[in-house]
Amino acid sequence: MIKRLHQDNYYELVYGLTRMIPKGRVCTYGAISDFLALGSPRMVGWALNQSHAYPDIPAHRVVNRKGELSGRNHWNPPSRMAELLMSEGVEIENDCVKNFSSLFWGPQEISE
DNA sequence: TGTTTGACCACGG
DNA sequence: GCCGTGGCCAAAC
Repeated sequence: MIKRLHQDNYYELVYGLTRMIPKGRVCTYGAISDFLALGSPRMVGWALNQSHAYPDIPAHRVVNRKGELSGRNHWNPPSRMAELLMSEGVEIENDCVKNFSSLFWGPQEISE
């Protein structure tokens, strides 16, 4: 049910979708770009790179398709990303989301 | 203005 | 399963 977020901006879609990721779940760049049908997963990375300007974007819940915290290097202290995830109950091991397949949250779940 | 570079992914070998 | 390749599209240079 993606309600009209400002669809003028590509970023708003990514941000809006990212905000919908439930606590304790994770999503992937590919899933986001695929659901939005907006080009490439790399753009999601670019969009999230700007997400520092938006305080309420849980960008830590977005990982690559392997469940690896690929973007942690862009976090304030890089360890912050894992800490946020762990504080939500997501287990992190070796910079990877443990039990990633089960914790994965696909955008399809909101399109019902 | 053309080239390079990304918080990536799918595919073929 | 790992590795190299190509594609993707917007910013930065």
